Amino acid sequence: MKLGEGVEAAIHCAATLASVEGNSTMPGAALAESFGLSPSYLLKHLNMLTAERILESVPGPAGGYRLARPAERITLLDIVLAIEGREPAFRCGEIRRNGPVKLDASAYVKLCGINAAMLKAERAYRAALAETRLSDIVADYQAEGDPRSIAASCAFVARHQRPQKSASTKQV
Amino acid sequence: MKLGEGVEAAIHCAATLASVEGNSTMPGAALAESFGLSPSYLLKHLNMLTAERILESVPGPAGGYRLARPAERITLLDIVLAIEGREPAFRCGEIRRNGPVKLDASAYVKLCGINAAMLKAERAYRAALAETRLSDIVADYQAEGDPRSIAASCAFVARHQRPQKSASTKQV
DNA sequence: CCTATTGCAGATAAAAACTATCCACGATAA
DNA sequence: TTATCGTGGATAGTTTTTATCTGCAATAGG
Repeated sequence: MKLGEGVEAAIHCAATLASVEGNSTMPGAALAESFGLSPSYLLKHLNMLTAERILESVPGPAGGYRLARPAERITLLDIVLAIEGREPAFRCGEIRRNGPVKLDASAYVKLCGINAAMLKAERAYRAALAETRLSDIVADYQAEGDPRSIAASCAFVARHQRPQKSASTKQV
Repeated sequence: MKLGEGVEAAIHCAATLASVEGNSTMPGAALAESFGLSPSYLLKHLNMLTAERILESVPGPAGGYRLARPAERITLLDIVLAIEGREPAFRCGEIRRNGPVKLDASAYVKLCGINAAMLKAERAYRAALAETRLSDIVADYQAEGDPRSIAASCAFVARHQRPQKSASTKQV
């Protein structure tokens, strides 16, 4: 069981974007620089977040990314599912049917008990992720992070965020 | 986030071994046949279970595998950790330190909040897995499984299990 | 003692997933 | 018009997973 590195990048970027003011944006290149990540590859992950309506993107100069909704309404589960996909970690291959004794499909109408137990555990995992909002992450960092780190982050955001003309309201 | 197929195989095999009588064993080849799996590859997984003291192996003819302790004291977490390893799914790369602004290591003594939240979720996952014992899986199957399937399983176990001479008590 | 069966370790390799880079394209602010 | 930015596709290197095979050690039964 393993999560891709993109999850870490995506959460950090989303947390950074939570600090940009109003409807301002921040370029993907700045986010990559902020965490020492490969810009080309990070864009792929930011794209997934955009596709899942977690981020919004603005093209052109002065463009970039911003949160598609307030950080209070974005959970870690939203981000993890956007990056890793919605499939459960345990995918039952129904190997109970593959044995030498072939039974009718009607013998397997009930969900495999092993699958049920694994899915139950994953529901607990996702529930815990859904309990943590992006705003919690940011608030915790602002409250307990090292002052030097916070100052550096604020300076970085102030330097790279770009105000937008159009309204921040999103039409779908 | 993805679990290897070996987890499914390992749990099914462990559940099957829970049905062998006393200190009898069942060969790995029989277990592979029972679920239509590649024998060579399944042995790798059974070996991991043996290394983690979940199974015991007996060499020689009439040898094979058996549970190292009662099914009541084997949880799904034991098996998942044996196959997938003990590392958490989310591995913090500390990318917060990789930005253009280099700070002293003392600025990062506190655990990254994102890491903390992800680890908390994984604890919930593992707690749910630890709640399910192998005996629960077997009991549920015996109670609610299809009668034809249960009969086939029992016949298969009866055909392939092999009684042992030595005592089942294990000395470490 | 001999043989057949079984688990074990290592080498090997095919397949899939993950990570990473590059380029052509459309959008747009200045 | 130009420079900046996001988008999508193509490509490729690396790692992980899955799978197979071979030789070796252990041992039950004759």
